[in-house]
Amino acid sequence: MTQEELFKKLIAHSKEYGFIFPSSEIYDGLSAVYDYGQLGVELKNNIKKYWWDSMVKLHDNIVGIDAAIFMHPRTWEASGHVGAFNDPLIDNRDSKKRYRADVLIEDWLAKQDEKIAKEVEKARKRFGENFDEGQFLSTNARVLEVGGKRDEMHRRMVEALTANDLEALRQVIVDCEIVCPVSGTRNWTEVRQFNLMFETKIGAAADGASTIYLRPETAQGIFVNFLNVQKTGRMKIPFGIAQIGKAFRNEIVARQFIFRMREFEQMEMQFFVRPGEEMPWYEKWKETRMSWHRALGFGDARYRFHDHDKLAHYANAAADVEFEFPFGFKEVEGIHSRTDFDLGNHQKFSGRKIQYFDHETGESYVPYVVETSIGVDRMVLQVLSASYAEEKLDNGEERVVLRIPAPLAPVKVAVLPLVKKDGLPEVAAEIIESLKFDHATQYDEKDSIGKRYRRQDAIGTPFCITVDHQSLEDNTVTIRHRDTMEQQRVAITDLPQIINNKVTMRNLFAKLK
RNA sequence: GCGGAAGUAGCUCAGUUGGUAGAGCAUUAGCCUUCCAAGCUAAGGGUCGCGAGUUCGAACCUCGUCUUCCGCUCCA
Repeated sequence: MTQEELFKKLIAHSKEYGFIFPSSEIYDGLSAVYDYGQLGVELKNNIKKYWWDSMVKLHDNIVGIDAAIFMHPRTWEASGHVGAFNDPLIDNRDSKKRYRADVLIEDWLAKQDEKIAKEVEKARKRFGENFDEGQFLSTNARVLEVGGKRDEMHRRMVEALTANDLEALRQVIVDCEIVCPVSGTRNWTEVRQFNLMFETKIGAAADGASTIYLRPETAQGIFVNFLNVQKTGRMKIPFGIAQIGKAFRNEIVARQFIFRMREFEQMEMQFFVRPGEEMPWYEKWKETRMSWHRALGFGDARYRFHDHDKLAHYANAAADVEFEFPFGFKEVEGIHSRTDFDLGNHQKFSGRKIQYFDHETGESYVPYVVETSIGVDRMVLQVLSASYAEEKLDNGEERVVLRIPAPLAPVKVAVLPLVKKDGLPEVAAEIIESLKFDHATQYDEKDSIGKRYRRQDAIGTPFCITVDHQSLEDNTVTIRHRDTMEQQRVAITDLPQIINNKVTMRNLFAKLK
């Protein structure tokens, strides 16, 4: 089976068993929006709990908040999203290809640099050891011409981008005589802005309603509450603020199932440190976060770091944790050293002093921030794609099994009477009663026992408890393990403890570094 | 947004030259009572993605539209 086939099966399986549905399906769906079903929501909640507890419960210097999705519009000016989240796009009419205008120009600039470098190389060969590069660059006519134009175009591009002047930006493309790499023509459309932030209105239109945005990231809710939390929580640097919440991005193309959605959920922790101490913390959090992923037991080889060369406007270091999905290694989490960019800008834009007085050093400063930001939906997809397996059994039959780590499984225990008579269902019902306040349970008496095991395998239930005739005599039942399909006989009274030991989150926390 | 492919029951799919829609699995009820699914009986479930058009008649032909997948493009 190819990875592509596997991915398709996973999508079908997710729908068939109630994990993930296309949104508004009865109206033909809504592009790149999905709903979580009865099992999907359990899985997702368990993932969130694993993250939340590993951050907030296990660290006495990390606390959580839940900020609103709506934020003051100025927030997004301070964060840089109003400027940087707008991509200027241009289409070539012949090839029908779309490009980012500034990227086209950047490419052209790079080509000019290459030209100059080639001239230098040629001259070096000609003059040999006597070659003076500095003099050559400042006197050679060809180099001066190319370089001069390059610098002028670069200046105009920066000007146009800063002023948000789309027409000027297009003129730069025209003047550079940039051709489409595909069609080779210069038949360009206008430059258009594509805003990745969703807009809506607050207040009645008649009263001068103002435009507000659905947050494109949850981080800003933490930054604007920095002082509130630090002061009311008596937090001392270094400390962190964690948050789980929805964010929204109007992506040009959003695809690959729930990997890239327009509405998605983030789990973010912003860790505030002394200026200058951010790099050790950045390294520490990279390690901590990687161990969190690897504790799930999907195999260390399926994870890797991708260190960013090109940094976002706020960062001085950034890395992704990538997981090997059926469609390749892709980002599931980002660890960014955000410097004092965010707090500093909020200080500037709000006019409020956002600083921390450090009693140890006696200094007041804007803290630096190390961010860990993980996509909940990508985690769901990671768990599903790593867990899905089709196995050939000894008897020649096949089974589909989701090997979801027990603490994350949507259903922990299924209780099954071997037959639905002779008082076995009644015993099963009692067992459910003893477990259901602590664990997600299911009861099933329909069809043969083997079939019921398969159904539980398909949704990833780690344990099946089977009540048989012996149970009536000695108050024991069998526990059947999903992964090995082996069974063991235990006393009914021991069940709560046995199950609890097997499904507790502690089993994951124990593997964390 | 472009190009290609696709959309028929919960799932996987069939459906002939245009003649009022089928299978397997799944579901529900009953029978059977059996520790690794697919025994027996019965039932429910589809305005064939949506909307127009052509036609006496459209799942099938034409146009539009929506959605999904693949490739490009894009991606804090």
